Amino acid sequence: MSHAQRLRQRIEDEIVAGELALGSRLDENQLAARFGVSRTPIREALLQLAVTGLVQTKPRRGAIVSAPEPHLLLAMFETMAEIEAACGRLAARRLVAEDAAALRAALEGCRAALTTEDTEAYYAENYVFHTVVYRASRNAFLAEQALSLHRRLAPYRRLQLRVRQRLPQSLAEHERIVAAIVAGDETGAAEALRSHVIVQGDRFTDLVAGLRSPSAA
Amino acid sequence: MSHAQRLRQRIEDEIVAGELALGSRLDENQLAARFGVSRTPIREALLQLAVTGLVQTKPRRGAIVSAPEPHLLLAMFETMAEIEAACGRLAARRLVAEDAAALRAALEGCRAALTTEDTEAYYAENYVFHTVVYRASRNAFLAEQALSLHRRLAPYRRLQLRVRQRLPQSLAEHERIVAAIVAGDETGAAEALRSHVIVQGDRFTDLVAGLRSPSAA
DNA sequence: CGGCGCTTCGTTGTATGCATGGAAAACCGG
DNA sequence: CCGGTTTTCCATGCATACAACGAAGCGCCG
Repeated sequence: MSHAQRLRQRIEDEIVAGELALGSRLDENQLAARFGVSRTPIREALLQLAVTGLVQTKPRRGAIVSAPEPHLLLAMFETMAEIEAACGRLAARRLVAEDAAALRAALEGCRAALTTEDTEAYYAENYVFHTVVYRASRNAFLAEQALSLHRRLAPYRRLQLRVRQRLPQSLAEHERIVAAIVAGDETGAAEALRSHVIVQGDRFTDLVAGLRSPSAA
Repeated sequence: MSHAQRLRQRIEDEIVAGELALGSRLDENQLAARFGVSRTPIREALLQLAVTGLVQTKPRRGAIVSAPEPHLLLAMFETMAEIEAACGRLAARRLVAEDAAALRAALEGCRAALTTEDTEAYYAENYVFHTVVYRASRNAFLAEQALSLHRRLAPYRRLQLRVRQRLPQSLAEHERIVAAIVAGDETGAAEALRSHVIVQGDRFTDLVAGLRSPSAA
């Protein structure tokens, strides 16, 4: 793989993991020095990330880590809800034994993480669970879209999962989701996933409401 | 706007319009000569298009116009159906007078184009109609996603709309869609849009079935 | 003393040069 | 004559050089 591709993944990971703060500037020279390459692959990586929306570039004014306006964030969560609902509907229609087993395993993983009271662990298992749902849709393109958006929302979800008592509620919702998919209930699965994500979005709004507006606003 | 951004749009337009054949090679030097710039902005444009999926790049082997495998194309149409369904559902829930008027106007545009038997005109009006539905979702992010995917599928839809008797059927479906949205029938709107797009996908499969496999296959 | 324009500096955007890796053609052995 | 190997060539990927635009600091004028 080329340097540019590696850098793209690396920078994306740092943004998703929250190591690069939202709104912070991404100086080409600085990054080039840090990674020991010239500006060219850095530029290419940043341009690619700009297409995905993770970073924002203004002409002649460089790139920053995207910090979307709250109303756009809410729109993103709503879109995530609809996409996950679509995954759930298709999964319920097409479920094969292999995916059913994967779903149950992912659910067990979440349950285990919950009992240890380890938020980070639950966060990881939650990611796995949703990934399994995406794959169970048996639509590679849709799954890819879902995963991409999921990653893009990761920095915000991270904040949001810390809300008190959210974890047990999340697990209960996961259980309903799996039940509906396994039962072949398309509408039920879609609805369960939609509300699951929407709640996350709502919770998120609670959070931002208490924070000061991001730099741009 | 920078050269790279202009070129990105220009090349994207040519692909969407079908001027650049699917699977054809995009030589950096050639494009640079053609547009009178150096390779650098061409490279940046191609890299960005690669992220959107319109072109495909293999390391050290350059870029080609994407020619997805049939099964992936089907997945893309299915995803389009789900996204449009989501737009319809939200539009039905949130419809404001302004959007209702726009929907009716777009419907009339389609009807007018149909009576003239002008396929190209209907194609254009069809694009407008779907765009209006996206906007009526009142979710800027979802609308953006929908539009992006719509454009990406444009080369294939172009083939598919030529199928005999598809146009009157398409119009009838548009009418059902508008009726459901205006009536505030979320499920009905979603279902109408889903089947509308799925049919396009199915029709498309009929077409590819008769064609030889693309180069890669 | 404050506002406005100019200059300077720094950063981005583009061009060009060079190294690397793959593909095709030429060459050699069987 | 055919298959495998080698060699050569060329496009890509990265580095470096240059140009152009924006931002900030400074001085001048009102």
